Amino acid sequence: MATQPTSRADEFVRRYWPSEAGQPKHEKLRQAFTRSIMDGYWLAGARLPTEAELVATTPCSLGTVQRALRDLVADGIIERRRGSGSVVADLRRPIDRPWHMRFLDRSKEDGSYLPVFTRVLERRLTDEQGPWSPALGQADHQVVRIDRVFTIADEFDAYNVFYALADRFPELVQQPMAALNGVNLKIVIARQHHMPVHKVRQVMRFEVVPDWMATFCGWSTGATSAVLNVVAHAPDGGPIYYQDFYMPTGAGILDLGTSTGG
Amino acid sequence: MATQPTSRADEFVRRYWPSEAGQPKHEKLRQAFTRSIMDGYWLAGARLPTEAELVATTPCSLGTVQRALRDLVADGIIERRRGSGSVVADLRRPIDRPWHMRFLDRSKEDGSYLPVFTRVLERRLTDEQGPWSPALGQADHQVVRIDRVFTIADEFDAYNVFYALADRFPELVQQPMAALNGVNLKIVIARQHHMPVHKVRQVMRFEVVPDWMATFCGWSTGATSAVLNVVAHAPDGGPIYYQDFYMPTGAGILDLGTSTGG
DNA sequence: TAGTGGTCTAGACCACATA
DNA sequence: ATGTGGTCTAGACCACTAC
Repeated sequence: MATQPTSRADEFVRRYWPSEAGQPKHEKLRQAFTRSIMDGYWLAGARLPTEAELVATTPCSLGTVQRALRDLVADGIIERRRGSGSVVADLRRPIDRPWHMRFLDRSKEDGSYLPVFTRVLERRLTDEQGPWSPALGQADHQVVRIDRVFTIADEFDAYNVFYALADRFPELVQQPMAALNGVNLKIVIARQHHMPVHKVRQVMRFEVVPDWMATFCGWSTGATSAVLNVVAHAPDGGPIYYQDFYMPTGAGILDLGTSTGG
Repeated sequence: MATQPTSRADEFVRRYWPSEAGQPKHEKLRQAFTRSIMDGYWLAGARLPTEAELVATTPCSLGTVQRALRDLVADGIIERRRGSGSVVADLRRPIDRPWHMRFLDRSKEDGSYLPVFTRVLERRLTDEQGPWSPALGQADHQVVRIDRVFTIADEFDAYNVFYALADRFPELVQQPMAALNGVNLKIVIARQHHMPVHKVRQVMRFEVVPDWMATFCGWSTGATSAVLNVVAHAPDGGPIYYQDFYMPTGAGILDLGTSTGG
Protein backbone atom coordinates (compact mmCIF):
# COMPACT_ATOMS: atom_id res chain seq x y z
CA MET A 1 0.00 0.00 0.00
CA ALA A 2 1.22 3.50 -0.85
CA THR A 3 2.33 6.03 1.72
CA GLN A 4 -0.91 7.62 2.94
CA PRO A 5 -3.76 7.05 0.49
CA THR A 6 -5.77 5.84 3.43
CA SER A 7 -5.94 9.26 5.05
CA ARG A 8 -8.72 10.37 2.72
CA ALA A 9 -10.64 7.18 3.44
CA ASP A 10 -10.03 7.76 7.14
CA GLU A 11 -11.49 11.21 6.99
CA PHE A 12 -14.42 9.94 4.98
CA VAL A 13 -15.24 7.35 7.58
CA ARG A 14 -14.85 9.82 10.44
CA ARG A 15 -17.20 12.27 8.78
CA TYR A 16 -19.84 10.00 7.35
CA TRP A 17 -20.01 6.73 9.25
CA PRO A 18 -23.54 6.74 10.71
CA SER A 19 -23.88 6.60 14.46
CA GLU A 20 -27.41 5.23 14.56
CA ALA A 21 -27.61 1.62 15.61
CA GLY A 22 -30.02 -1.00 14.44
CA GLN A 23 -28.76 -0.95 10.91
CA PRO A 24 -26.57 -3.47 9.10
CA LYS A 25 -23.02 -2.47 8.40
CA HIS A 26 -23.35 -2.84 4.64
CA GLU A 27 -26.28 -0.43 4.79
CA LYS A 28 -24.32 2.03 6.92
CA LEU A 29 -21.46 2.03 4.47
CA ARG A 30 -23.85 2.49 1.57
CA GLN A 31 -25.43 5.47 3.29
CA ALA A 32 -22.06 6.94 4.10
CA PHE A 33 -21.21 6.96 0.41
CA THR A 34 -24.64 8.16 -0.68
CA ARG A 35 -24.55 11.09 1.73
CA SER A 36 -20.95 12.02 1.07
CA ILE A 37 -21.52 12.02 -2.67
CA MET A 38 -24.62 14.16 -2.26
CA ASP A 39 -22.56 16.55 -0.14
CA GLY A 40 -19.99 16.81 -2.87
CA TYR A 41 -17.33 15.22 -0.67
CA TRP A 42 -16.61 12.94 -3.62
CA LEU A 43 -17.12 14.62 -6.98
CA ALA A 44 -18.27 12.98 -10.18
CA GLY A 45 -15.50 10.81 -11.54
CA ALA A 46 -13.58 10.86 -8.26
CA ARG A 47 -11.72 7.73 -7.36
CA LEU A 48 -13.08 6.09 -4.23
CA PRO A 49 -11.08 4.19 -1.61
CA THR A 50 -10.22 0.63 -2.56
CA GLU A 51 -11.84 -2.34 -0.92
CA ALA A 52 -8.70 -2.93 1.09
CA GLU A 53 -8.64 0.65 2.37
CA LEU A 54 -12.26 0.41 3.42
CA VAL A 55 -11.59 -2.83 5.22
CA ALA A 56 -8.81 -1.05 7.07
CA THR A 57 -10.74 2.11 7.92
CA THR A 58 -14.22 0.76 8.63
CA PRO A 59 -15.40 -1.92 11.04
CA CYS A 60 -16.31 -4.01 7.98
CA SER A 61 -14.73 -7.08 6.52
CA LEU A 62 -14.11 -7.49 2.81
CA GLY A 63 -17.40 -9.27 2.15
CA THR A 64 -19.38 -6.49 3.77
CA VAL A 65 -17.51 -3.76 1.93
CA GLN A 66 -18.08 -5.54 -1.35
CA ARG A 67 -21.77 -5.91 -0.72
CA ALA A 68 -22.15 -2.20 0.01
CA LEU A 69 -20.22 -1.25 -3.12
CA ARG A 70 -22.22 -3.70 -5.22
CA ASP A 71 -25.44 -2.13 -3.98
CA LEU A 72 -24.14 1.33 -4.88
CA VAL A 73 -23.47 0.13 -8.41
CA ALA A 74 -27.05 -1.15 -8.61
CA ASP A 75 -28.19 2.32 -7.50
CA GLY A 76 -26.27 3.85 -10.37
CA ILE A 77 -24.26 5.98 -7.96
CA ILE A 78 -20.82 4.52 -8.51
CA GLU A 79 -19.04 2.53 -11.20
CA ARG A 80 -16.45 -0.17 -10.62
CA ARG A 81 -13.93 -1.71 -12.94
CA ARG A 82 -11.84 -4.69 -12.13
CA GLY A 83 -8.22 -3.72 -12.06
CA SER A 84 -8.76 0.01 -12.01
CA GLY A 85 -11.02 0.87 -9.11
CA SER A 86 -14.29 2.45 -8.02
CA VAL A 87 -15.34 5.92 -9.12
CA VAL A 88 -18.36 8.16 -8.62
CA ALA A 89 -20.72 7.81 -11.58
CA ASP A 90 -20.17 10.70 -13.93
CA LEU A 91 -23.34 12.68 -14.53
CA ARG A 92 -21.59 14.98 -16.98
CA ARG A 93 -22.10 12.40 -19.65
CA PRO A 94 -25.77 13.05 -20.00
CA ILE A 95 -27.06 9.76 -21.32
CA ASP A 96 -29.41 10.21 -18.42
CA ARG A 97 -32.84 8.81 -18.65
CA PRO A 98 -35.53 9.68 -17.86
CA TRP A 99 -35.68 12.58 -20.26
CA HIS A 100 -39.01 14.26 -20.68
CA MET A 101 -40.46 15.71 -23.87
CA ARG A 102 -38.79 13.27 -26.18
CA PHE A 103 -40.79 12.83 -29.35
CA LEU A 104 -40.00 10.05 -31.78
CA ASP A 105 -39.07 11.00 -35.30
CA ARG A 106 -41.78 9.51 -37.52
CA SER A 107 -39.63 9.88 -40.59
CA LYS A 108 -36.98 7.50 -39.28
CA GLU A 109 -37.18 3.87 -38.33
CA ASP A 110 -34.33 3.84 -35.87
CA GLY A 111 -36.21 5.31 -32.96
CA SER A 112 -34.34 8.59 -33.00
CA TYR A 113 -35.83 11.68 -31.44
CA LEU A 114 -36.89 15.05 -32.71
CA PRO A 115 -34.61 17.92 -31.71
CA VAL A 116 -35.86 19.99 -28.78
CA PHE A 117 -35.06 23.60 -27.96
CA THR A 118 -35.97 25.19 -24.66
CA ARG A 119 -36.38 28.81 -23.72
CA VAL A 120 -36.96 30.20 -20.23
CA LEU A 121 -39.82 32.66 -20.02
CA GLU A 122 -40.05 33.49 -16.39
CA ARG A 123 -38.64 32.58 -13.02
CA ARG A 124 -40.51 33.36 -9.84
CA LEU A 125 -40.05 32.75 -6.15
CA THR A 126 -43.27 32.15 -4.30
CA ASP A 127 -44.68 30.57 -1.19
CA GLU A 128 -47.98 29.98 -2.90
CA GLN A 129 -49.37 26.53 -2.31
CA GLY A 130 -50.68 24.18 -4.99
CA PRO A 131 -50.71 20.59 -6.18
CA TRP A 132 -46.90 20.67 -6.11
CA SER A 133 -46.80 21.41 -2.38
CA PRO A 134 -47.43 17.93 -1.00
CA ALA A 135 -45.20 16.38 -3.66
CA LEU A 136 -42.28 18.64 -2.73
CA GLY A 137 -42.95 18.77 1.00
CA GLN A 138 -43.21 22.54 0.68
CA ALA A 139 -44.63 23.42 4.13
CA ASP A 140 -43.69 27.08 4.63
CA HIS A 141 -40.73 27.06 2.30
CA GLN A 142 -40.54 28.96 -0.93
CA VAL A 143 -40.58 27.28 -4.32
CA VAL A 144 -38.95 28.34 -7.57
CA ARG A 145 -41.36 28.29 -10.45
CA ILE A 146 -39.78 28.33 -13.89
CA ASP A 147 -41.91 28.68 -17.00
CA ARG A 148 -40.41 27.43 -20.23
CA VAL A 149 -41.31 26.78 -23.83
CA PHE A 150 -40.14 23.65 -25.59
CA THR A 151 -39.97 23.89 -29.36
CA ILE A 152 -40.01 20.46 -30.93
CA ALA A 153 -38.45 20.18 -34.37
CA ASP A 154 -39.72 23.65 -35.32
CA GLU A 155 -43.10 21.98 -35.66
CA PHE A 156 -44.94 22.76 -32.46
CA ASP A 157 -44.46 24.22 -29.01
CA ALA A 158 -45.01 22.68 -25.61
CA TYR A 159 -45.34 24.71 -22.41
CA ASN A 160 -43.61 23.69 -19.23
CA VAL A 161 -43.99 24.74 -15.63
CA PHE A 162 -41.25 23.60 -13.29
CA TYR A 163 -41.37 23.67 -9.49
CA ALA A 164 -38.64 22.92 -6.98
CA LEU A 165 -37.83 23.94 -3.41
CA ALA A 166 -35.95 27.23 -3.56
CA ASP A 167 -33.63 26.68 -0.61
CA ARG A 168 -32.72 23.23 -1.74
CA PHE A 169 -31.77 24.31 -5.24
CA PRO A 170 -30.20 27.77 -4.89
CA GLU A 171 -28.48 27.40 -8.26
CA LEU A 172 -31.81 27.58 -10.00
CA VAL A 173 -32.52 30.86 -8.24
CA GLN A 174 -29.13 32.53 -8.38
CA GLN A 175 -28.10 31.76 -11.93
CA PRO A 176 -29.03 34.39 -14.48
CA MET A 177 -32.15 33.30 -16.29
CA ALA A 178 -30.39 33.29 -19.62
CA ALA A 179 -28.06 30.60 -18.31
CA LEU A 180 -31.01 28.29 -17.97
CA ASN A 181 -31.90 28.50 -21.64
CA GLY A 182 -31.41 25.33 -23.59
CA VAL A 183 -30.28 23.36 -20.57
CA ASN A 184 -31.78 20.30 -19.04
CA LEU A 185 -32.77 21.29 -15.51
CA LYS A 186 -32.54 17.66 -14.51
CA ILE A 187 -28.84 17.77 -15.24
CA VAL A 188 -28.33 21.06 -13.45
CA ILE A 189 -29.92 19.50 -10.42
CA ALA A 190 -28.09 16.23 -10.81
CA ARG A 191 -24.79 18.11 -10.73
CA GLN A 192 -25.70 20.20 -7.77
CA HIS A 193 -26.81 17.23 -5.76
CA HIS A 194 -24.13 15.03 -7.28
CA MET A 195 -26.95 12.56 -7.70
CA PRO A 196 -29.00 11.24 -10.56
CA VAL A 197 -32.75 11.51 -10.67
CA HIS A 198 -33.84 8.12 -9.53
CA LYS A 199 -37.59 7.61 -9.44
CA VAL A 200 -40.09 9.37 -11.67
CA ARG A 201 -43.85 9.26 -11.30
CA GLN A 202 -45.76 10.24 -14.41
CA VAL A 203 -49.41 11.12 -14.70
CA MET A 204 -51.33 12.40 -17.70
CA ARG A 205 -54.43 14.52 -17.72
CA PHE A 206 -56.30 16.66 -20.24
CA GLU A 207 -57.11 20.31 -19.75
CA VAL A 208 -58.43 23.28 -21.60
CA VAL A 209 -55.49 25.63 -21.28
CA PRO A 210 -55.82 29.35 -20.58
CA ASP A 211 -55.99 31.58 -23.63
CA TRP A 212 -52.64 33.24 -22.93
CA MET A 213 -50.87 29.89 -23.05
CA ALA A 214 -52.67 28.81 -26.21
CA THR A 215 -51.89 31.98 -28.10
CA PHE A 216 -48.35 31.98 -26.78
CA CYS A 217 -47.69 28.49 -28.10
CA GLY A 218 -49.64 28.95 -31.29
CA TRP A 219 -52.47 26.62 -30.34
CA SER A 220 -56.08 27.43 -31.08
CA THR A 221 -57.71 29.01 -28.05
CA GLY A 222 -60.11 26.84 -26.16
CA ALA A 223 -58.36 23.72 -27.37
CA THR A 224 -57.80 20.80 -25.08
CA SER A 225 -54.19 20.13 -24.17
CA ALA A 226 -52.56 16.97 -22.90
CA VAL A 227 -50.70 17.62 -19.66
CA LEU A 228 -47.92 15.33 -18.56
CA ASN A 229 -47.17 15.72 -14.87
CA VAL A 230 -43.83 14.46 -13.61
CA VAL A 231 -42.60 14.19 -10.04
CA ALA A 232 -38.98 13.14 -9.60
CA HIS A 233 -37.24 11.79 -6.52
CA ALA A 234 -33.60 11.29 -5.55
CA PRO A 235 -32.18 7.90 -4.61
CA ASP A 236 -32.68 8.77 -0.96
CA GLY A 237 -36.39 9.25 -1.58
CA GLY A 238 -36.37 13.03 -1.26
CA PRO A 239 -38.45 14.97 -3.80
CA ILE A 240 -36.59 16.88 -6.48
CA TYR A 241 -39.05 18.56 -8.79
CA TYR A 242 -42.64 18.77 -9.94
CA GLN A 243 -43.30 19.61 -13.56
CA ASP A 244 -46.28 20.03 -15.85
CA PHE A 245 -45.78 19.69 -19.60
CA TYR A 246 -48.60 21.07 -21.72
CA MET A 247 -48.64 19.85 -25.30
CA PRO A 248 -51.12 20.15 -28.12
CA THR A 249 -53.19 17.07 -28.86
CA GLY A 250 -51.89 17.15 -32.38
CA ALA A 251 -48.38 16.52 -31.10
CA GLY A 252 -46.18 13.69 -32.23
CA ILE A 253 -45.19 10.44 -30.54
CA LEU A 254 -44.15 11.07 -26.97
CA ASP A 255 -41.75 8.62 -25.36
CA LEU A 256 -42.83 7.98 -21.79
CA GLY A 257 -39.85 5.81 -21.01
CA THR A 258 -39.50 2.34 -19.65
CA SER A 259 -40.59 1.28 -16.23
CA THR A 260 -39.32 -1.79 -14.50
CA GLY A 261 -41.12 -3.43 -11.68
CA GLY A 262 -43.03 -6.61 -11.45
CA MET B 1 -33.15 -32.06 8.48
CA ALA B 2 -36.40 -33.87 7.74
CA THR B 3 -36.57 -37.25 6.02
CA GLN B 4 -36.26 -36.40 2.32
CA PRO B 5 -37.18 -32.80 1.61
CA THR B 6 -33.96 -32.58 -0.31
CA SER B 7 -35.11 -34.91 -3.07
CA ARG B 8 -37.13 -32.17 -4.70
CA ALA B 9 -34.14 -29.85 -4.52
CA ASP B 10 -32.00 -32.62 -5.94
CA GLU B 11 -34.28 -33.05 -8.92
CA PHE B 12 -34.39 -29.31 -9.42
CA VAL B 13 -30.64 -29.10 -9.59
CA ARG B 14 -30.35 -32.07 -11.93
CA ARG B 15 -32.92 -30.59 -14.29
CA TYR B 16 -31.98 -26.95 -14.26
CA TRP B 17 -28.35 -26.47 -13.29
CA PRO B 18 -26.80 -24.85 -16.40
CA SER B 19 -24.02 -26.70 -18.11
CA GLU B 20 -22.47 -23.72 -19.87
CA ALA B 21 -19.21 -22.63 -18.36
CA GLY B 22 -17.84 -19.14 -18.03
CA GLN B 23 -20.58 -17.99 -15.74
CA PRO B 24 -20.43 -17.37 -11.99
CA LYS B 25 -22.16 -19.87 -9.76
CA HIS B 26 -24.51 -17.31 -8.24
CA GLU B 27 -25.64 -16.44 -11.76
CA LYS B 28 -26.11 -20.08 -12.67
CA LEU B 29 -28.26 -20.65 -9.63
CA ARG B 30 -30.30 -17.56 -10.39
CA GLN B 31 -30.91 -18.73 -13.93
CA ALA B 32 -31.85 -22.19 -12.75
CA PHE B 33 -34.60 -20.70 -10.61
CA THR B 34 -35.72 -18.22 -13.26
CA ARG B 35 -36.05 -20.95 -15.88
CA SER B 36 -37.65 -23.50 -13.61
CA ILE B 37 -40.25 -20.98 -12.45
CA MET B 38 -41.01 -20.01 -16.04
CA ASP B 39 -41.43 -23.70 -16.85
CA GLY B 40 -43.91 -24.05 -14.04
CA TYR B 41 -41.63 -26.43 -12.15
CA TRP B 42 -42.24 -24.23 -9.11
CA LEU B 43 -45.72 -22.72 -9.02
CA ALA B 44 -46.68 -19.38 -7.58
CA GLY B 45 -46.56 -19.55 -3.82
CA ALA B 46 -44.52 -22.76 -3.84
CA ARG B 47 -41.98 -23.15 -1.10
CA LEU B 48 -38.44 -23.30 -2.43
CA PRO B 49 -35.56 -25.32 -1.00
CA THR B 50 -33.92 -23.80 2.03
CA GLU B 51 -30.48 -22.31 1.92
CA ALA B 52 -29.10 -25.36 3.65
CA GLU B 53 -30.68 -27.71 1.11
CA LEU B 54 -29.25 -25.71 -1.75
CA VAL B 55 -25.83 -25.78 -0.16
CA ALA B 56 -26.15 -29.56 0.00
CA THR B 57 -27.47 -30.08 -3.51
CA THR B 58 -25.53 -27.49 -5.49
CA PRO B 59 -21.82 -26.89 -5.79
CA CYS B 60 -22.37 -23.58 -3.97
CA SER B 61 -21.51 -22.49 -0.48
CA LEU B 62 -23.94 -20.62 1.73
CA GLY B 63 -22.72 -17.19 0.70
CA THR B 64 -23.17 -17.96 -2.96
CA VAL B 65 -26.64 -19.41 -2.46
CA GLN B 66 -27.65 -16.33 -0.50
CA ARG B 67 -26.41 -14.00 -3.15
CA ALA B 68 -28.41 -15.79 -5.85
CA LEU B 69 -31.57 -15.75 -3.74
CA ARG B 70 -31.07 -12.07 -2.87
CA ASP B 71 -30.80 -11.24 -6.57
CA LEU B 72 -34.01 -13.16 -7.27
CA VAL B 73 -35.79 -11.08 -4.64
CA ALA B 74 -34.54 -7.94 -6.36
CA ASP B 75 -35.98 -9.30 -9.62
CA GLY B 76 -39.36 -9.68 -7.95
CA ILE B 77 -39.40 -13.38 -8.75
CA ILE B 78 -39.28 -14.79 -5.24
CA GLU B 79 -40.06 -13.61 -1.72
CA ARG B 80 -38.16 -14.50 1.40
CA ARG B 81 -39.09 -14.22 5.05
CA ARG B 82 -36.76 -14.80 7.89
CA GLY B 83 -37.93 -17.77 9.88
CA SER B 84 -40.37 -19.09 7.34
CA GLY B 85 -38.60 -19.59 4.04
CA SER B 86 -38.43 -18.65 0.38
CA VAL B 87 -41.45 -18.86 -1.91
CA VAL B 88 -42.21 -18.05 -5.52
CA ALA B 89 -43.72 -14.57 -5.74
CA ASP B 90 -47.46 -14.98 -5.89
CA LEU B 91 -48.95 -13.39 -8.97
CA ARG B 92 -52.45 -14.32 -7.85
CA ARG B 93 -52.43 -11.39 -5.51
CA PRO B 94 -52.66 -8.81 -8.23
CA ILE B 95 -51.01 -5.87 -6.59
CA ASP B 96 -48.96 -6.10 -9.71
CA ARG B 97 -47.76 -2.99 -11.27
CA PRO B 98 -47.62 -1.93 -14.00
CA TRP B 99 -51.36 -1.73 -14.46
CA HIS B 100 -52.60 0.19 -17.44
CA MET B 101 -55.72 2.31 -17.65
CA ARG B 102 -55.67 3.38 -14.06
CA PHE B 103 -57.35 6.73 -13.62
CA LEU B 104 -57.05 8.65 -10.37
CA ASP B 105 -60.24 9.45 -8.51
CA ARG B 106 -60.43 13.24 -8.46
CA SER B 107 -62.98 13.20 -5.67
CA LYS B 108 -60.56 11.57 -3.22
CA GLU B 109 -57.26 12.75 -1.86
CA ASP B 110 -55.79 9.36 -1.13
CA GLY B 111 -54.71 8.56 -4.67
CA SER B 112 -57.29 5.82 -5.13
CA TYR B 113 -58.34 4.76 -8.60
CA LEU B 114 -61.58 4.77 -10.52
CA PRO B 115 -63.16 1.34 -11.01
CA VAL B 116 -62.56 -0.19 -14.42
CA PHE B 117 -64.69 -2.77 -16.23
CA THR B 118 -63.50 -4.56 -19.32
CA ARG B 119 -65.47 -6.32 -22.04
CA VAL B 120 -64.04 -8.37 -24.88
CA LEU B 121 -65.45 -7.46 -28.28
CA GLU B 122 -63.53 -9.62 -30.68
CA ARG B 123 -60.70 -12.07 -30.85
CA ARG B 124 -58.92 -12.77 -34.10
CA LEU B 125 -55.98 -14.84 -35.26
CA THR B 126 -54.01 -13.26 -38.03
CA ASP B 127 -50.63 -13.25 -39.65
CA GLU B 128 -51.09 -9.69 -40.77
CA GLN B 129 -48.05 -7.53 -40.13
CA GLY B 130 -48.09 -4.13 -38.46
CA PRO B 131 -46.30 -1.93 -35.96
CA TRP B 132 -46.64 -4.75 -33.42
CA SER B 133 -44.62 -7.14 -35.58
CA PRO B 134 -41.10 -5.95 -34.79
CA ALA B 135 -41.98 -5.47 -31.14
CA LEU B 136 -43.25 -9.06 -30.82
CA GLY B 137 -40.74 -10.63 -33.17
CA GLN B 138 -43.64 -11.88 -35.22
CA ALA B 139 -41.79 -13.11 -38.35
CA ASP B 140 -44.17 -15.61 -39.96
CA HIS B 141 -46.00 -16.48 -36.77
CA GLN B 142 -49.62 -15.70 -36.09
CA VAL B 143 -50.72 -13.13 -33.56
CA VAL B 144 -53.85 -12.99 -31.44
CA ARG B 145 -55.60 -9.67 -31.64
CA ILE B 146 -58.11 -8.97 -28.91
CA ASP B 147 -60.30 -5.88 -29.03
CA ARG B 148 -61.74 -4.70 -25.75
CA VAL B 149 -63.65 -1.82 -24.25
CA PHE B 150 -62.69 -0.38 -20.89
CA THR B 151 -65.44 1.42 -19.06
CA ILE B 152 -64.03 3.77 -16.46
CA ALA B 153 -66.30 4.60 -13.53
CA ASP B 154 -69.36 4.58 -15.81
CA GLU B 155 -68.10 7.92 -17.06
CA PHE B 156 -66.34 7.19 -20.30
CA ASP B 157 -65.07 4.35 -22.46
CA ALA B 158 -61.60 3.58 -23.69
CA TYR B 159 -60.86 1.23 -26.57
CA ASN B 160 -58.08 -1.31 -26.40
CA VAL B 161 -56.35 -3.44 -28.99
CA PHE B 162 -54.16 -6.20 -27.64
CA TYR B 163 -51.59 -8.19 -29.64
CA ALA B 164 -49.55 -11.21 -28.58
CA LEU B 165 -47.92 -14.17 -30.31
CA ALA B 166 -50.55 -16.87 -30.72
CA ASP B 167 -48.33 -19.88 -30.29
CA ARG B 168 -46.67 -18.47 -27.24
CA PHE B 169 -49.95 -17.74 -25.48
CA PRO B 170 -52.35 -20.52 -26.44
CA GLU B 171 -54.54 -19.78 -23.41
CA LEU B 172 -55.58 -16.52 -24.95
CA VAL B 173 -56.67 -18.36 -28.07
CA GLN B 174 -58.27 -21.45 -26.59
CA GLN B 175 -60.23 -19.96 -23.73
CA PRO B 176 -63.82 -19.03 -24.55
CA MET B 177 -64.00 -15.33 -25.21
CA ALA B 178 -66.42 -14.80 -22.36
CA ALA B 179 -63.77 -16.04 -19.97
CA LEU B 180 -61.61 -13.08 -20.89
CA ASN B 181 -64.21 -10.53 -19.83
CA GLY B 182 -63.29 -8.51 -16.82
CA VAL B 183 -59.89 -10.10 -16.47
CA ASN B 184 -56.48 -8.54 -16.60
CA LEU B 185 -54.72 -10.15 -19.55
CA LYS B 186 -51.43 -9.28 -17.92
CA ILE B 187 -52.31 -11.60 -15.07
CA VAL B 188 -53.50 -14.37 -17.36
CA ILE B 189 -50.16 -14.18 -19.08
CA ALA B 190 -48.23 -13.86 -15.86
CA ARG B 191 -49.79 -17.10 -14.64
CA GLN B 192 -49.13 -18.95 -17.81
CA HIS B 193 -45.53 -17.92 -17.87
CA HIS B 194 -45.28 -18.06 -14.11
CA MET B 195 -43.51 -14.74 -14.44
CA PRO B 196 -44.39 -11.13 -13.80
CA VAL B 197 -44.32 -8.57 -16.53
CA HIS B 198 -40.96 -6.95 -16.00
CA LYS B 199 -40.23 -4.08 -18.34
CA VAL B 200 -42.80 -1.83 -19.93
CA ARG B 201 -42.16 0.74 -22.64
CA GLN B 202 -44.85 3.37 -22.93
CA VAL B 203 -45.38 5.80 -25.77
CA MET B 204 -48.20 8.27 -26.30
CA ARG B 205 -49.50 9.63 -29.57
CA PHE B 206 -52.61 11.44 -30.77
CA GLU B 207 -54.85 10.21 -33.54
CA VAL B 208 -58.16 10.89 -35.15
CA VAL B 209 -59.89 7.58 -34.58
CA PRO B 210 -62.11 5.86 -37.16
CA ASP B 211 -65.77 6.67 -36.96
CA TRP B 212 -66.80 3.19 -35.90
CA MET B 213 -64.59 3.38 -32.83
CA ALA B 214 -65.81 6.84 -31.95
CA THR B 215 -69.47 5.95 -32.19
CA PHE B 216 -68.87 2.66 -30.43
CA CYS B 217 -67.28 4.40 -27.45
CA GLY B 218 -69.64 7.33 -27.46
CA TRP B 219 -67.07 9.88 -28.58
CA SER B 220 -67.85 12.54 -31.14
CA THR B 221 -66.78 11.39 -34.58
CA GLY B 222 -63.73 13.05 -35.98
CA ALA B 223 -62.44 13.77 -32.51
CA THR B 224 -58.79 13.37 -31.67
CA SER B 225 -57.98 10.56 -29.27
CA ALA B 226 -54.97 10.02 -27.08
CA VAL B 227 -53.37 6.66 -27.75
CA LEU B 228 -51.18 5.00 -25.14
CA ASN B 229 -49.01 2.32 -26.65
CA VAL B 230 -47.51 -0.25 -24.32
CA VAL B 231 -44.98 -2.97 -25.05
CA ALA B 232 -44.20 -5.38 -22.23
CA HIS B 233 -41.28 -7.71 -21.78
CA ALA B 234 -40.57 -10.65 -19.49
CA PRO B 235 -37.60 -10.72 -17.10
CA ASP B 236 -35.67 -12.73 -19.68
CA GLY B 237 -36.14 -9.93 -22.20
CA GLY B 238 -38.65 -11.71 -24.42
CA PRO B 239 -41.62 -9.67 -25.68
CA ILE B 240 -45.01 -10.39 -24.14
CA TYR B 241 -47.58 -8.07 -25.61
CA TYR B 242 -48.23 -4.95 -27.63
CA GLN B 243 -51.27 -2.87 -26.76
CA ASP B 244 -52.88 0.36 -27.89
CA PHE B 245 -55.25 2.16 -25.55
CA TYR B 246 -57.46 4.77 -27.16
CA MET B 247 -59.01 7.25 -24.78
CA PRO B 248 -60.97 10.45 -25.25
CA THR B 249 -59.05 13.64 -24.62
CA GLY B 250 -61.64 14.57 -22.06
CA ALA B 251 -60.57 11.62 -19.95
CA GLY B 252 -59.47 11.83 -16.34
CA ILE B 253 -56.06 11.58 -14.74
CA LEU B 254 -54.16 8.62 -16.12
CA ASP B 255 -51.49 7.06 -13.94
CA LEU B 256 -48.48 6.20 -16.09
CA GLY B 257 -46.62 4.57 -13.25
CA THR B 258 -43.19 5.07 -11.79
CA SER B 259 -40.00 4.45 -13.63
CA THR B 260 -36.68 3.92 -11.97
CA GLY B 261 -33.43 4.42 -13.74
CA GLY B 262 -30.66 6.87 -13.27
C1' DT C 1 4.47 -6.85 -11.49
C1' DA C 2 1.56 -4.87 -8.28
C1' DG C 3 -2.92 -3.47 -7.34
C1' DT C 4 -7.66 -3.78 -8.25
C1' DG C 5 -12.28 -5.73 -8.14
C1' DG C 6 -15.07 -10.50 -8.81
C1' DT C 7 -16.00 -14.79 -6.98
C1' DC C 8 -16.22 -18.17 -3.51
C1' DT C 9 -15.76 -20.68 0.91
C1' DA C 10 -16.64 -22.53 5.62
C1' DG C 11 -17.52 -21.23 9.18
C1' DA C 12 -20.12 -17.92 13.06
C1' DC C 13 -23.81 -15.47 15.51
C1' DC C 14 -28.31 -13.38 15.47
C1' DA C 15 -33.49 -12.28 14.62
C1' DC C 16 -37.59 -14.07 13.53
C1' DA C 17 -41.34 -17.57 12.64
C1' DT C 18 -43.56 -21.75 13.62
C1' DA C 19 -44.88 -25.22 16.45
C1' DA D 1 -36.98 -25.75 20.59
C1' DT D 2 -36.08 -25.99 15.92
C1' DG D 3 -35.53 -24.21 11.55
C1' DT D 4 -35.30 -20.32 8.75
C1' DG D 5 -33.16 -16.35 6.51
C1' DG D 6 -29.91 -11.98 7.56
C1' DT D 7 -25.50 -10.51 8.65
C1' DC D 8 -20.68 -10.87 9.05
C1' DT D 9 -15.92 -12.64 9.00
C1' DA D 10 -11.17 -13.92 7.50
C1' DG D 11 -9.43 -15.94 4.66
C1' DA D 12 -8.61 -17.83 -0.67
C1' DC D 13 -7.97 -17.75 -5.74
C1' DC D 14 -8.70 -15.54 -10.09
C1' DA D 15 -9.25 -11.88 -14.00
C1' DC D 16 -8.28 -7.69 -15.36
C1' DT D 17 -5.71 -3.00 -15.57
C1' DA D 18 -2.12 -0.13 -15.21
C1' DC D 19 2.55 0.67 -14.79
